[in-house]
Amino acid sequence: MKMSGSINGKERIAMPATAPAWQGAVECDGCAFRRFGLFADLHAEDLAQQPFPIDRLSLAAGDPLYQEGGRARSVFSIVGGVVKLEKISPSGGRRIVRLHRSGDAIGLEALLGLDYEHTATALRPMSVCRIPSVAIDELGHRSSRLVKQLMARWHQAVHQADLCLTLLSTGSARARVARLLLYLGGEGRGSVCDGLTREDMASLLSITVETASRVVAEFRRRGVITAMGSNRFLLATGALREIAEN
Amino acid sequence: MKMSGSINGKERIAMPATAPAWQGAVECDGCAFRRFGLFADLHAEDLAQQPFPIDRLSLAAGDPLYQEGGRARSVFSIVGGVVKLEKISPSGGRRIVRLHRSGDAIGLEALLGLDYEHTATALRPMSVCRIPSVAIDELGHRSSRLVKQLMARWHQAVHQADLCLTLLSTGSARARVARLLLYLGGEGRGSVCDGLTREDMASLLSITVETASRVVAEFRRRGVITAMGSNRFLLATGALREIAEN
DNA sequence: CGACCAGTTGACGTTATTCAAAGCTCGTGG
DNA sequence: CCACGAGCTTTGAATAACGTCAACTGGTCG
Repeated sequence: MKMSGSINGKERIAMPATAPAWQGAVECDGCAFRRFGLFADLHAEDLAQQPFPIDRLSLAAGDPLYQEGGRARSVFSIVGGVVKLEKISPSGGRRIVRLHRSGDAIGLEALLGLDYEHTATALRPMSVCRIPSVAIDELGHRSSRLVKQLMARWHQAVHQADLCLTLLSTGSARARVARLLLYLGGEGRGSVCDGLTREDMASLLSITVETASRVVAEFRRRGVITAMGSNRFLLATGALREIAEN
Repeated sequence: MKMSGSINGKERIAMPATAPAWQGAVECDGCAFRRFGLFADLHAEDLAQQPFPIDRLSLAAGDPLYQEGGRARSVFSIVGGVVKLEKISPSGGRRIVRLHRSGDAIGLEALLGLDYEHTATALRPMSVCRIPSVAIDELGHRSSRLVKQLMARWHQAVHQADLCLTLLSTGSARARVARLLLYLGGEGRGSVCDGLTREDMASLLSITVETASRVVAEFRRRGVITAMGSNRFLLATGALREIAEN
Protein backbone atom coordinates (compact mmCIF):
# COMPACT_ATOMS: atom_id res chain seq x y z
CA MET A 1 0.00 0.00 0.00
CA LYS A 2 2.96 2.28 0.38
CA MET A 3 5.27 3.05 -2.46
CA SER A 4 5.21 0.54 -5.22
CA GLY A 5 7.89 -1.04 -7.32
CA SER A 6 10.95 0.91 -8.29
CA ILE A 7 10.22 4.18 -6.59
CA ASN A 8 12.78 5.18 -4.10
CA GLY A 9 14.17 8.57 -4.85
CA LYS A 10 14.12 10.32 -8.16
CA GLU A 11 14.68 7.53 -10.58
CA ARG A 12 11.62 7.10 -12.71
CA ILE A 13 9.74 9.76 -14.58
CA ALA A 14 6.49 8.96 -16.29
CA MET A 15 7.31 8.16 -19.91
CA PRO A 16 5.40 6.11 -22.43
CA ALA A 17 7.02 3.14 -20.74
CA THR A 18 5.20 3.78 -17.48
CA ALA A 19 2.54 1.16 -17.97
CA PRO A 20 0.00 3.21 -19.88
CA ALA A 21 -3.39 1.62 -20.04
CA TRP A 22 -3.63 2.67 -23.66
CA GLN A 23 -1.00 3.56 -26.17
CA GLY A 24 -1.75 6.13 -28.82
CA ALA A 25 -4.91 8.12 -29.05
CA VAL A 26 -7.19 7.66 -26.12
CA GLU A 27 -10.89 7.16 -26.76
CA CYS A 28 -12.44 10.07 -25.01
CA ASP A 29 -15.98 9.12 -25.83
CA GLY A 30 -17.05 6.84 -23.08
CA CYS A 31 -14.42 8.29 -20.78
CA ALA A 32 -15.71 9.62 -17.48
CA PHE A 33 -13.57 12.61 -18.12
CA ARG A 34 -15.26 13.26 -21.42
CA ARG A 35 -17.93 15.49 -19.97
CA PHE A 36 -15.33 18.14 -19.33
CA GLY A 37 -14.93 18.42 -23.06
CA LEU A 38 -11.27 19.29 -23.15
CA PHE A 39 -10.43 16.90 -25.91
CA ALA A 40 -13.43 17.37 -28.11
CA ASP A 41 -11.67 19.95 -30.20
CA LEU A 42 -8.42 18.11 -30.17
CA HIS A 43 -9.95 15.10 -31.79
CA ALA A 44 -11.42 17.16 -34.54
CA GLU A 45 -7.81 17.72 -35.50
CA ASP A 46 -7.20 14.04 -36.06
CA LEU A 47 -4.55 13.89 -33.45
CA ALA A 48 -3.74 10.24 -33.92
CA GLN A 49 -1.17 11.08 -36.55
CA GLN A 50 0.77 13.38 -34.29
CA PRO A 51 4.30 12.43 -33.32
CA PHE A 52 3.37 12.37 -29.63
CA PRO A 53 -0.15 11.06 -29.25
CA ILE A 54 -2.38 11.52 -26.27
CA ASP A 55 -2.34 8.52 -24.02
CA ARG A 56 -3.38 7.50 -20.60
CA LEU A 57 -1.01 6.55 -17.82
CA SER A 58 -1.67 4.53 -14.70
CA LEU A 59 0.44 5.48 -11.73
CA ALA A 60 0.97 3.80 -8.40
CA ALA A 61 1.09 5.75 -5.15
CA GLY A 62 4.39 7.56 -4.97
CA ASP A 63 5.06 7.52 -8.69
CA PRO A 64 6.44 10.80 -9.99
CA LEU A 65 4.69 12.45 -12.90
CA TYR A 66 7.15 15.20 -13.65
CA GLN A 67 9.82 17.12 -11.82
CA GLU A 68 10.52 20.72 -10.99
CA GLY A 69 12.87 22.28 -13.47
CA GLY A 70 12.32 19.63 -16.13
CA ARG A 71 11.44 20.72 -19.66
CA ALA A 72 7.64 20.80 -19.81
CA ARG A 73 6.40 19.01 -22.92
CA SER A 74 3.06 17.71 -21.75
CA VAL A 75 -0.01 18.80 -19.89
CA PHE A 76 -1.64 16.20 -17.68
CA SER A 77 -5.33 15.81 -17.15
CA ILE A 78 -6.24 13.91 -14.02
CA VAL A 79 -8.83 11.22 -14.61
CA GLY A 80 -8.78 9.74 -11.12
CA GLY A 81 -6.69 10.00 -8.00
CA VAL A 82 -4.83 12.74 -6.21
CA VAL A 83 -1.57 14.47 -7.11
CA LYS A 84 0.64 16.54 -4.86
CA LEU A 85 2.63 19.44 -6.27
CA GLU A 86 5.85 20.13 -4.41
CA LYS A 87 8.27 22.97 -4.71
CA ILE A 88 11.73 23.44 -3.31
CA SER A 89 11.42 26.26 -0.81
CA PRO A 90 14.09 28.95 -0.42
CA SER A 91 15.19 27.20 2.77
CA GLY A 92 15.96 24.14 0.71
CA GLY A 93 13.15 22.02 2.11
CA ARG A 94 10.27 20.67 0.10
CA ARG A 95 6.89 22.20 0.48
CA ILE A 96 3.68 20.78 -0.91
CA VAL A 97 1.97 23.80 -2.40
CA ARG A 98 -1.27 22.19 -3.43
CA LEU A 99 -3.21 19.06 -4.28
CA HIS A 100 -5.07 18.30 -7.49
CA ARG A 101 -7.78 15.80 -8.22
CA SER A 102 -10.03 14.42 -10.93
CA GLY A 103 -10.86 17.00 -13.53
CA ASP A 104 -7.89 19.21 -12.82
CA ALA A 105 -5.13 19.78 -15.33
CA ILE A 106 -1.55 20.15 -14.17
CA GLY A 107 1.66 21.11 -15.89
CA LEU A 108 -0.14 23.83 -17.82
CA GLU A 109 3.12 25.74 -17.96
CA ALA A 110 3.99 23.40 -20.82
CA LEU A 111 1.71 25.47 -23.01
CA LEU A 112 3.91 28.48 -22.39
CA GLY A 113 7.16 26.75 -23.21
CA LEU A 114 8.36 26.92 -19.61
CA ASP A 115 9.94 24.37 -17.34
CA TYR A 116 7.79 22.52 -14.85
CA GLU A 117 7.43 24.58 -11.72
CA HIS A 118 6.71 21.72 -9.37
CA THR A 119 7.43 18.12 -8.77
CA ALA A 120 4.19 16.23 -9.28
CA THR A 121 3.73 12.93 -7.49
CA ALA A 122 0.81 10.54 -7.22
CA LEU A 123 -0.60 10.29 -3.73
CA ARG A 124 -2.65 7.21 -4.53
CA PRO A 125 -2.94 4.82 -7.44
CA MET A 126 -4.22 7.02 -10.19
CA SER A 127 -4.89 7.60 -13.82
CA VAL A 128 -3.97 10.60 -15.95
CA CYS A 129 -4.10 11.58 -19.59
CA ARG A 130 -0.91 12.98 -21.02
CA ILE A 131 -1.44 15.60 -23.69
CA PRO A 132 1.65 16.76 -25.56
CA SER A 133 1.75 20.53 -25.56
CA VAL A 134 2.36 20.57 -29.33
CA ALA A 135 -1.13 19.22 -29.77
CA ILE A 136 -2.56 22.28 -28.10
CA ASP A 137 -0.04 24.68 -29.57
CA GLU A 138 -1.46 23.79 -32.94
CA LEU A 139 -4.79 25.17 -31.88
CA GLY A 140 -3.40 28.13 -30.05
CA HIS A 141 -1.74 29.01 -33.31
CA ARG A 142 -4.96 29.65 -35.08
CA SER A 143 -6.19 31.87 -32.32
CA SER A 144 -4.50 35.15 -31.70
CA ARG A 145 -1.55 36.03 -29.55
CA LEU A 146 -4.16 37.08 -27.05
CA VAL A 147 -4.78 33.53 -26.04
CA LYS A 148 -1.17 33.02 -25.11
CA GLN A 149 -1.09 36.33 -23.34
CA LEU A 150 -4.09 35.34 -21.33
CA MET A 151 -2.58 32.05 -20.39
CA ALA A 152 0.57 33.87 -19.34
CA ARG A 153 -1.52 35.97 -16.99
CA TRP A 154 -3.22 32.96 -15.53
CA HIS A 155 0.14 31.46 -15.02
CA GLN A 156 1.34 34.55 -13.27
CA ALA A 157 -1.56 34.31 -10.87
CA VAL A 158 -0.65 30.75 -10.03
CA HIS A 159 2.95 31.72 -9.65
CA GLN A 160 2.13 34.48 -7.20
CA ALA A 161 0.03 32.07 -5.23
CA ASP A 162 2.95 29.69 -4.99
CA LEU A 163 5.22 32.49 -3.88
CA CYS A 164 2.86 33.50 -1.11
CA LEU A 165 2.85 29.95 0.12
CA THR A 166 6.56 29.22 -0.03
CA LEU A 167 7.80 32.67 0.94
CA LEU A 168 5.20 34.03 3.26
CA SER A 169 3.59 31.12 5.01
CA THR A 170 6.60 29.12 6.18
CA GLY A 171 9.35 29.65 8.71
CA SER A 172 9.49 31.81 11.80
CA ALA A 173 7.62 35.09 12.09
CA ARG A 174 10.91 36.98 11.70
CA ALA A 175 11.76 35.12 8.53
CA ARG A 176 8.33 35.74 7.05
CA VAL A 177 8.41 39.44 7.74
CA ALA A 178 11.90 39.68 6.29
CA ARG A 179 10.85 37.89 3.11
CA LEU A 180 7.78 40.06 2.76
CA LEU A 181 9.82 43.23 3.08
CA LEU A 182 12.32 42.00 0.51
CA TYR A 183 9.55 40.86 -1.80
CA LEU A 184 7.87 44.24 -1.73
CA GLY A 185 10.96 46.41 -1.59
CA GLY A 186 12.94 44.65 -4.24
CA GLU A 187 16.39 43.32 -3.60
CA GLY A 188 18.45 46.29 -4.76
CA ARG A 189 20.24 48.87 -2.65
CA GLY A 190 18.17 51.67 -1.21
CA SER A 191 15.02 49.63 -1.53
CA VAL A 192 12.01 50.73 0.44
CA CYS A 193 8.88 48.92 1.47
CA ASP A 194 5.77 50.98 1.64
CA GLY A 195 2.08 50.89 2.33
CA LEU A 196 1.72 47.81 4.50
CA THR A 197 -0.20 48.09 7.74
CA ARG A 198 0.55 45.67 10.53
CA GLU A 199 -2.82 44.18 9.90
CA ASP A 200 -1.97 43.51 6.26
CA MET A 201 1.27 41.88 7.30
CA ALA A 202 -0.52 39.73 9.81
CA SER A 203 -3.12 38.67 7.27
CA LEU A 204 -0.50 37.83 4.65
CA LEU A 205 1.83 35.97 6.97
CA SER A 206 -0.66 34.08 9.11
CA ILE A 207 0.52 35.74 12.28
CA THR A 208 -1.12 38.19 14.68
CA VAL A 209 -0.90 41.96 14.48
CA GLU A 210 1.03 41.99 17.74
CA THR A 211 3.77 39.69 16.56
CA ALA A 212 4.03 41.61 13.31
CA SER A 213 4.47 44.78 15.32
CA ARG A 214 7.00 43.17 17.63
CA VAL A 215 9.08 41.87 14.76
CA VAL A 216 9.06 45.21 12.96
CA ALA A 217 10.04 46.95 16.19
CA GLU A 218 12.88 44.51 16.70
CA PHE A 219 14.08 45.03 13.13
CA ARG A 220 14.12 48.75 13.72
CA ARG A 221 16.09 48.45 16.93
CA ARG A 222 18.57 46.21 15.19
CA GLY A 223 18.88 48.72 12.37
CA VAL A 224 17.79 46.17 9.81
CA ILE A 225 15.11 48.57 8.64
CA THR A 226 14.74 52.32 9.08
CA ALA A 227 11.45 54.13 9.39
CA MET A 228 10.80 56.82 6.79
CA GLY A 229 7.35 58.10 7.47
CA SER A 230 4.29 56.09 8.29
CA ASN A 231 4.76 52.46 7.37
CA ARG A 232 7.56 53.26 5.00
CA PHE A 233 10.84 51.51 5.62
CA LEU A 234 14.29 51.57 4.16
CA LEU A 235 15.67 48.06 3.99
CA ALA A 236 19.12 46.72 4.74
CA THR A 237 18.72 43.96 2.22
CA GLY A 238 21.82 42.08 3.24
CA ALA A 239 20.80 41.63 6.85
CA LEU A 240 17.23 40.89 5.83
CA ARG A 241 18.27 38.16 3.47
CA GLU A 242 20.18 36.65 6.35
CA ILE A 243 17.08 36.63 8.53
CA ALA A 244 14.89 35.40 5.69
CA GLU A 245 16.63 32.02 5.79
CA ASN A 246 14.96 31.23 9.06
CA MET B 1 -0.71 58.60 3.28
CA LYS B 2 -3.19 56.28 4.84
CA MET B 3 -6.59 55.69 3.38
CA SER B 4 -7.81 58.45 1.22
CA GLY B 5 -11.10 60.22 0.91
CA SER B 6 -14.29 58.31 1.29
CA ILE B 7 -12.96 54.89 2.05
CA ASN B 8 -14.14 53.58 5.32
CA GLY B 9 -15.73 50.24 4.95
CA LYS B 10 -17.22 48.85 1.82
CA GLU B 11 -18.78 51.86 0.26
CA ARG B 12 -17.06 52.64 -2.98
CA ILE B 13 -16.31 50.25 -5.79
CA ALA B 14 -14.21 51.37 -8.71
CA MET B 15 -16.59 52.44 -11.44
CA PRO B 16 -16.07 54.80 -14.33
CA ALA B 17 -16.65 57.51 -11.78
CA THR B 18 -13.52 56.61 -9.83
CA ALA B 19 -11.39 59.33 -11.31
CA PRO B 20 -10.10 57.53 -14.37
CA ALA B 21 -7.20 59.28 -16.00
CA TRP B 22 -8.69 58.51 -19.38
CA GLN B 23 -12.21 57.78 -20.43
CA GLY B 24 -12.87 55.51 -23.34
CA ALA B 25 -10.26 53.61 -25.26
CA VAL B 26 -6.85 53.87 -23.73
CA GLU B 27 -3.87 54.58 -25.92
CA CYS B 28 -1.74 51.54 -25.43
CA ASP B 29 1.03 52.64 -27.73
CA GLY B 30 3.32 54.68 -25.59
CA CYS B 31 2.07 52.92 -22.49
CA ALA B 32 4.71 51.29 -20.36
CA PHE B 33 2.46 48.30 -20.23
CA ARG B 34 2.38 48.04 -23.99
CA ARG B 35 5.35 45.74 -24.18
CA PHE B 36 3.32 42.97 -22.66
CA GLY B 37 1.19 43.04 -25.76
CA LEU B 38 -2.10 42.07 -24.19
CA PHE B 39 -4.05 44.71 -26.02
CA ALA B 40 -2.43 44.48 -29.39
CA ASP B 41 -5.05 42.09 -30.64
CA LEU B 42 -7.84 43.86 -28.92
CA HIS B 43 -7.15 47.04 -30.76
CA ALA B 44 -7.21 45.31 -34.08
CA GLU B 45 -10.85 44.74 -33.26
CA ASP B 46 -11.58 48.42 -33.12
CA LEU B 47 -12.69 48.27 -29.57
CA ALA B 48 -13.50 51.94 -29.27
CA GLN B 49 -17.04 51.31 -30.41
CA GLN B 50 -17.78 48.76 -27.73
CA PRO B 51 -20.43 49.53 -25.16
CA PHE B 52 -17.89 49.21 -22.32
CA PRO B 53 -14.59 50.57 -23.50
CA ILE B 54 -11.22 49.91 -21.98
CA ASP B 55 -10.12 52.68 -19.69
CA ARG B 56 -7.58 53.40 -17.07
CA LEU B 57 -8.34 54.00 -13.42
CA SER B 58 -6.22 55.72 -10.81
CA LEU B 59 -6.69 54.44 -7.30
CA ALA B 60 -5.55 55.77 -3.96
CA ALA B 61 -4.17 53.51 -1.25
CA GLY B 62 -7.02 51.60 0.29
CA ASP B 63 -9.38 51.97 -2.65
CA PRO B 64 -11.28 48.80 -3.49
CA LEU B 65 -11.16 47.50 -7.03
CA TYR B 66 -13.74 44.75 -6.79
CA GLN B 67 -15.27 42.59 -4.13
CA GLU B 68 -15.58 38.91 -3.43
CA GLY B 69 -18.85 37.52 -4.65
CA GLY B 70 -19.55 40.43 -6.97
CA ARG B 71 -20.47 39.74 -10.58
CA ALA B 72 -17.21 39.78 -12.53
CA ARG B 73 -17.54 41.89 -15.64
CA SER B 74 -14.02 43.17 -16.06
CA VAL B 75 -10.47 41.99 -16.01
CA PHE B 76 -7.91 44.40 -14.58
CA SER B 77 -4.41 44.83 -15.82
CA ILE B 78 -2.08 46.45 -13.31
CA VAL B 79 -0.04 49.26 -14.79
CA GLY B 80 1.61 50.39 -11.57
CA GLY B 81 1.25 49.79 -7.87
CA VAL B 82 0.41 46.82 -5.70
CA VAL B 83 -2.94 45.11 -5.13
CA LYS B 84 -3.88 42.76 -2.32
CA LEU B 85 -6.34 39.96 -2.91
CA GLU B 86 -8.34 39.01 0.17
CA LYS B 87 -10.67 36.14 0.78
CA ILE B 88 -13.05 35.43 3.59
CA SER B 89 -11.64 32.40 5.38
CA PRO B 90 -13.85 29.63 6.72
CA SER B 91 -13.28 31.04 10.21
CA GLY B 92 -14.87 34.25 9.06
CA GLY B 93 -11.72 36.33 9.16
CA ARG B 94 -10.08 37.94 6.17
CA ARG B 95 -6.97 36.43 4.74
CA ILE B 96 -4.76 38.09 2.13
CA VAL B 97 -4.04 35.27 -0.26
CA ARG B 98 -1.61 37.08 -2.53
CA LEU B 99 -0.25 40.32 -3.86
CA HIS B 100 -0.12 41.41 -7.48
CA ARG B 101 1.98 44.05 -9.15
CA SER B 102 2.69 45.77 -12.45
CA GLY B 103 2.14 43.47 -15.38
CA ASP B 104 -0.19 41.11 -13.57
CA ALA B 105 -3.81 40.71 -14.52
CA ILE B 106 -6.44 40.12 -11.86
CA GLY B 107 -10.09 39.26 -11.94
CA LEU B 108 -9.48 36.78 -14.75
CA GLU B 109 -12.47 34.81 -13.53
CA ALA B 110 -14.53 37.41 -15.39
CA LEU B 111 -13.59 35.62 -18.59
CA LEU B 112 -15.31 32.50 -17.31
CA GLY B 113 -18.53 34.23 -16.32
CA LEU B 114 -17.89 33.66 -12.63
CA ASP B 115 -18.14 35.93 -9.63
CA TYR B 116 -15.04 37.58 -8.28
CA GLU B 117 -13.28 35.24 -5.92
CA HIS B 118 -11.46 37.87 -3.92
CA THR B 119 -11.74 41.38 -2.69
CA ALA B 120 -9.08 43.40 -4.48
CA THR B 121 -7.75 46.52 -2.81
CA ALA B 122 -5.00 48.95 -3.70
CA LEU B 123 -2.10 48.90 -1.28
CA ARG B 124 -0.61 52.10 -2.63
CA PRO B 125 -1.68 54.77 -5.06
CA MET B 126 -1.90 52.88 -8.30
CA SER B 127 -3.04 52.67 -11.86
CA VAL B 128 -4.94 49.88 -13.59
CA CYS B 129 -6.58 49.26 -16.95
CA ARG B 130 -10.08 47.92 -16.83
CA ILE B 131 -10.93 45.58 -19.70
CA PRO B 132 -14.55 44.52 -19.99
CA SER B 133 -14.73 40.77 -20.31
CA VAL B 134 -17.04 41.07 -23.31
CA ALA B 135 -14.13 42.56 -25.24
CA ILE B 136 -12.15 39.40 -24.75
CA ASP B 137 -15.12 37.08 -25.10
CA GLU B 138 -15.42 38.31 -28.63
CA LEU B 139 -12.01 36.91 -29.39
CA GLY B 140 -12.46 33.74 -27.44
CA HIS B 141 -15.45 33.17 -29.64
CA ARG B 142 -13.44 32.79 -32.77
CA SER B 143 -11.16 30.30 -31.14
CA SER B 144 -12.49 26.95 -30.12
CA ARG B 145 -14.09 25.80 -26.93
CA LEU B 146 -10.65 24.57 -26.09
CA VAL B 147 -9.53 28.02 -25.14
CA LYS B 148 -12.24 28.36 -22.57
CA GLN B 149 -11.57 24.90 -21.31
CA LEU B 150 -7.94 25.76 -20.88
CA MET B 151 -8.75 28.90 -19.01
CA ALA B 152 -11.07 26.94 -16.79
CA ARG B 153 -8.18 24.66 -15.93
CA TRP B 154 -5.91 27.56 -15.15
CA HIS B 155 -8.59 28.91 -12.97
CA GLN B 156 -8.89 25.64 -11.17
CA ALA B 157 -5.18 25.73 -10.42
CA VAL B 158 -5.51 29.18 -8.91
CA HIS B 159 -8.53 28.07 -6.98
CA GLN B 160 -6.71 25.12 -5.50
CA ALA B 161 -3.86 27.38 -4.53
CA ASP B 162 -6.27 29.65 -2.70
CA LEU B 163 -7.83 26.71 -0.94
CA CYS B 164 -4.47 25.50 0.28
CA LEU B 165 -3.80 28.91 1.70
CA THR B 166 -7.12 29.56 3.39
CA LEU B 167 -7.86 26.02 4.48
CA LEU B 168 -4.50 24.49 5.16
CA SER B 169 -2.18 27.27 6.23
CA THR B 170 -4.23 29.08 8.83
CA GLY B 171 -5.50 28.25 12.28
CA SER B 172 -4.25 25.78 14.85
CA ALA B 173 -2.56 22.54 13.92
CA ARG B 174 -5.69 20.64 14.93
CA ALA B 175 -7.89 22.76 12.72
CA ARG B 176 -5.56 22.36 9.76
CA VAL B 177 -5.41 18.61 10.05
CA ALA B 178 -9.18 18.45 10.39
CA ARG B 179 -9.69 20.57 7.27
CA LEU B 180 -7.22 18.51 5.32
CA LEU B 181 -8.96 15.28 6.25
CA LEU B 182 -12.33 16.71 5.28
CA TYR B 183 -10.93 18.12 2.08
CA LEU B 184 -9.52 14.78 1.01
CA GLY B 185 -12.23 12.55 2.37
CA GLY B 186 -15.18 14.55 1.13
CA GLU B 187 -17.90 15.73 3.42
CA GLY B 188 -20.33 12.86 3.08
CA ARG B 189 -21.01 10.03 5.50
CA GLY B 190 -18.59 7.13 5.52
CA SER B 191 -15.89 9.27 3.99
CA VAL B 192 -12.34 8.04 4.19
CA CYS B 193 -9.03 9.80 3.82
CA ASP B 194 -6.29 7.78 2.31
CA GLY B 195 -2.70 7.89 1.18
CA LEU B 196 -1.28 10.74 3.23
CA THR B 197 1.92 10.17 5.15
CA ARG B 198 2.66 12.29 8.20
CA GLU B 199 5.40 13.91 6.19
CA ASP B 200 2.95 14.92 3.47
CA MET B 201 0.63 16.35 6.07
CA ALA B 202 3.44 18.30 7.65
CA SER B 203 4.58 19.66 4.32
CA LEU B 204 1.08 20.70 3.34
CA LEU B 205 0.16 22.27 6.64
CA SER B 206 3.43 23.97 7.53
CA ILE B 207 3.80 21.98 10.71
CA THR B 208 6.28 19.33 11.81
CA VAL B 209 5.90 15.59 11.37
CA GLU B 210 5.70 15.22 15.13
CA THR B 211 2.78 17.57 15.59
CA ALA B 212 1.00 15.96 12.67
CA SER B 213 1.48 12.60 14.34
CA ARG B 214 0.33 13.90 17.70
CA VAL B 215 -2.80 15.46 16.28
CA VAL B 216 -3.71 12.32 14.37
CA ALA B 217 -3.13 10.24 17.49
CA GLU B 218 -5.34 12.57 19.49
CA PHE B 219 -8.08 12.39 16.87
CA ARG B 220 -7.95 8.63 17.03
CA ARG B 221 -8.18 8.56 20.81
CA ARG B 222 -11.12 10.91 20.66
CA GLY B 223 -12.78 8.70 18.09
CA VAL B 224 -12.93 11.51 15.57
CA ILE B 225 -11.16 9.30 13.07
CA THR B 226 -10.75 5.55 12.91
CA ALA B 227 -7.73 3.76 11.46
CA MET B 228 -8.47 1.37 8.60
CA GLY B 229 -5.14 0.08 7.43
CA SER B 230 -1.99 2.04 6.87
CA ASN B 231 -2.74 5.74 6.67
CA ARG B 232 -6.34 5.14 5.85
CA PHE B 233 -8.89 6.77 8.10
CA LEU B 234 -12.63 6.79 8.44
CA LEU B 235 -13.85 10.26 9.28
CA ALA B 236 -16.49 11.46 11.70
CA THR B 237 -17.22 14.47 9.56
CA GLY B 238 -19.44 16.18 12.10
CA ALA B 239 -16.85 16.28 14.84
CA LEU B 240 -14.15 17.19 12.36
CA ARG B 241 -16.08 20.14 11.03
CA GLU B 242 -16.37 21.31 14.60
CA ILE B 243 -12.62 21.16 15.08
CA ALA B 244 -11.98 22.71 11.68
CA GLU B 245 -13.35 26.03 12.93
CA ASN B 246 -10.28 26.56 15.02
C1' DC C 1 17.68 -11.91 11.40
C1' DG C 2 19.02 -7.16 11.17
C1' DA C 3 18.63 -2.69 8.90
C1' DC C 4 15.70 0.72 7.79
C1' DC C 5 11.83 3.68 7.59
C1' DA C 6 7.57 5.70 9.10
C1' DG C 7 5.18 6.52 12.97
C1' DT C 8 4.77 7.41 18.01
C1' DT C 9 5.70 9.37 22.47
C1' DG C 10 7.88 12.12 26.18
C1' DA C 11 10.42 15.99 28.22
C1' DC C 12 11.86 20.36 27.38
C1' DG C 13 12.70 24.90 25.27
C1' DT C 14 11.17 28.33 22.26
C1' DT C 15 7.92 30.85 19.87
C1' DA C 16 3.86 32.86 19.12
C1' DT C 17 -0.90 34.04 20.88
C1' DT C 18 -3.83 36.19 24.15
C1' DC C 19 -5.53 39.80 26.89
C1' DA C 20 -4.92 44.20 28.51
C1' DA C 21 -3.23 48.80 28.66
C1' DA C 22 -0.80 52.55 26.93
C1' DG C 23 1.24 55.60 23.29
C1' DC C 24 0.86 57.81 18.61
C1' DT C 25 -1.00 60.22 14.63
C1' DC C 26 -4.13 62.54 12.26
C1' DG C 27 -8.40 64.57 11.13
C1' DT C 28 -12.54 66.91 13.17
C1' DG C 29 -14.91 70.20 15.46
C1' DG C 30 -15.08 73.45 19.14
C1' DC D 1 -5.18 76.79 17.71
C1' DC D 2 -6.05 73.19 20.68
C1' DA D 3 -8.64 69.39 22.56
C1' DC D 4 -10.67 65.31 21.48
C1' DG D 5 -11.40 60.84 19.73
C1' DA D 6 -10.76 57.01 16.41
C1' DG D 7 -7.75 53.95 14.56
C1' DC D 8 -3.36 52.01 14.37
C1' DT D 9 0.76 50.75 16.74
C1' DT D 10 3.54 49.45 20.58
C1' DT D 11 4.57 47.06 24.81
C1' DG D 12 4.06 43.91 28.78
C1' DA D 13 3.03 39.63 31.30
C1' DA D 14 0.96 35.24 31.42
C1' DT D 15 -0.30 31.31 28.83
C1' DA D 16 -0.84 28.05 25.35
C1' DA D 17 0.88 26.07 21.20
C1' DC D 18 4.26 24.33 18.58
C1' DG D 19 9.08 22.85 17.55
C1' DT D 20 13.20 20.26 18.94
C1' DC D 21 15.75 16.43 20.45
C1' DA D 22 15.88 11.88 21.51
C1' DA D 23 14.36 7.43 22.40
C1' DC D 24 11.38 3.75 21.19
C1' DT D 25 7.94 0.91 18.40
C1' DG D 26 6.31 -1.91 14.72
C1' DG D 27 6.27 -3.25 10.18
C1' DT D 28 8.90 -4.29 5.62
C1' DC D 29 12.35 -5.85 2.86
C1' DG D 30 16.61 -7.67 1.64
